[in-house]
Amino acid sequence: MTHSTPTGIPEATVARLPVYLRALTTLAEQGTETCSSEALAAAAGVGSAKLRKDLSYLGSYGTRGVGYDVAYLRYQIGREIGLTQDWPVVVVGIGNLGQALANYSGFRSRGFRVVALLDDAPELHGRQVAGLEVRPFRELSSIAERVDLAIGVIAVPADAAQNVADRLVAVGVTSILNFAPAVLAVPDHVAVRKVDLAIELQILAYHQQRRATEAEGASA
Amino acid sequence: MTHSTPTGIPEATVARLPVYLRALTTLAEQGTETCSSEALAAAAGVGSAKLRKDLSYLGSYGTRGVGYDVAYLRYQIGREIGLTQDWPVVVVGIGNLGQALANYSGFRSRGFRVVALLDDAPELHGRQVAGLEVRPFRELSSIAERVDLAIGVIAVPADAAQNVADRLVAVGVTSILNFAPAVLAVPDHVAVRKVDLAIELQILAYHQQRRATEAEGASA
DNA sequence: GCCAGTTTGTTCTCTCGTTCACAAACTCAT
DNA sequence: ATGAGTTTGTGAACGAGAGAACAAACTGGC
Ligand SMILES: NC(=O)c1ccc[n+]([C@@H]2O[C@H](COP(=O)([O-])OP(=O)(O)OC[C@H]3O[C@@H](n4cnc5c(N)ncnc54)[C@H](O)[C@@H]3O)[C@@H](O)[C@H]2O)c1
Ligand SMILES: NC(=O)c1ccc[n+]([C@@H]2O[C@H](COP(=O)([O-])OP(=O)(O)OC[C@H]3O[C@@H](n4cnc5c(N)ncnc54)[C@H](O)[C@@H]3O)[C@@H](O)[C@H]2O)c1
Repeated sequence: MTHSTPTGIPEATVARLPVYLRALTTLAEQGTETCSSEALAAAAGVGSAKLRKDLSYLGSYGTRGVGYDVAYLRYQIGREIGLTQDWPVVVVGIGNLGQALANYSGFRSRGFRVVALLDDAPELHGRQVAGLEVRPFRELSSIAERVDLAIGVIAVPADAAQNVADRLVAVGVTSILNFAPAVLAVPDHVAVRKVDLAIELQILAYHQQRRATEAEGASA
Repeated sequence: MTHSTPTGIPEATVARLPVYLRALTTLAEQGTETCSSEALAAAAGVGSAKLRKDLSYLGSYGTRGVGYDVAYLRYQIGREIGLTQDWPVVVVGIGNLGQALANYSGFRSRGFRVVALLDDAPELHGRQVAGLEVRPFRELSSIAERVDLAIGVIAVPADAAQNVADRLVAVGVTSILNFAPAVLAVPDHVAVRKVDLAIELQILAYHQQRRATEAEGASA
């Protein structure tokens, strides 16, 4: 110990690293070999000062007077996030959303491998979705014995979400991505992130309304 | 002026109001008429102090020694967010994700009305999805003349996203929800929120990896 | 080798958000 | 009515994140 903290990247920075990664990939595809913090920041939609500070948490991977080597920086960020290994993902709830997710090509291209599609409804069992067979939810535990499930994606109705989460936690899943509009209670060692369409829309509606009443007040 | 700022709710608070709203709805469905900040905070998954401070930006809608009237508070938050009116929504890109979104019941139940489904692909035109006919993207402007489009949802591939955004802005849309993994450039008066599955997964992967290396370091 | 120009990494300051703690305000029993 | 018990609303301390600014470090020309 008493060594510089090897871990300890601020949460806000962690949330931006994937954005930088994507910007770097785009630049690499365009044949760019080197880029300045200014250029990368523009591609990622952030300020250059913020970008440099974010990258400084990972180490000193740039060269003063030159900029960053695109391929090298991309590798370093990928390594920090954990994209050198691939993460087995299980999707629970193969309805409208679950099927769209299963068909999403962005999973595999970014180091995530969908290993199982689970659902309660018997009429879905055995059906092929995106090259995988939909299996009964109760097979979760036997699947968990064979593969070391890293991430569980919940795409079931809100009232079933907590139950599914409990079962995922019980078989050792420690990262959950929840699409159901429900607050999940999980043990401390389990990470949950939620994607909530309704919330995003309501935030937009708030600003929309605020702009409207503001304009009205200005004209009145 | 020199009156208490009528607008000016912190962004972080705005993002939580929909969560409180949903918790209140759940409580109301269970027949609860009144609740304390402690109880509501638990249902919303936040601390009670944070909840009270958030609500204090809206006004004093609680009663000391008693708590909050569920129906009344729900109305007040809904009014603040703008749920008393309904917002016309257009979805662009009716592929895997777009179809799932079109079928999402949470839209209408929360004051959002999908008025048009647009796509470029001729083979989709005229097809019925969730009771609406898919129309060519070029009809956007004529639709915008008939209805006052409030929110545009982008569910097209990443390389088409900026173009779609530009067209939406051109017809007067000032709120955009973007599902494509791309950074959108829009004028200042346009609000953009993004939902990015890949980013969420990568954030989870980071924490997963950190836990793994941490445990390894502890045992070594 | 040295100087001008460029770009990073970091420090400092400021703003925003969270948490604590408590007085003010209410209810209810006596 | 009064006092004991609750619960809200908010001021103040605290922490995290954003942005400006600059010294250190590199490149390339001469
Ligand atoms: N459709 C969307 O665009 C969208 C958008 C945002 C959020 N959501 C949310 O995502 C969730 C799923 O939405 P959807 O439109 O796909 O709904 P859906 O009804 O089409 O699909 C839900 C699926 O979950 C399965 N299921 C139900 N209970 C289960 C259980 N206990 N175990 C395993 N499987 C179970 C059902 O059989 C069904 O196939 C909902 O919570 C919804 O609110 C959907
Ligand atoms: N499928 C998912 O679960 C998922 C999850 C997260 C993000 N996304 C993102 O959402 C977007 C859509 O994903 P998808 O799986 O539905 O893809 P998809 O290919 O199934 O659908 C895209 C649709 O957009 C239409 N389109 C293309 N260019 C257009 C244009 N210029 N104007 C109008 N329509 C156009 C296509 O005709 C197609 O129907 C992608 O950017 C994807 O990365 C998808």
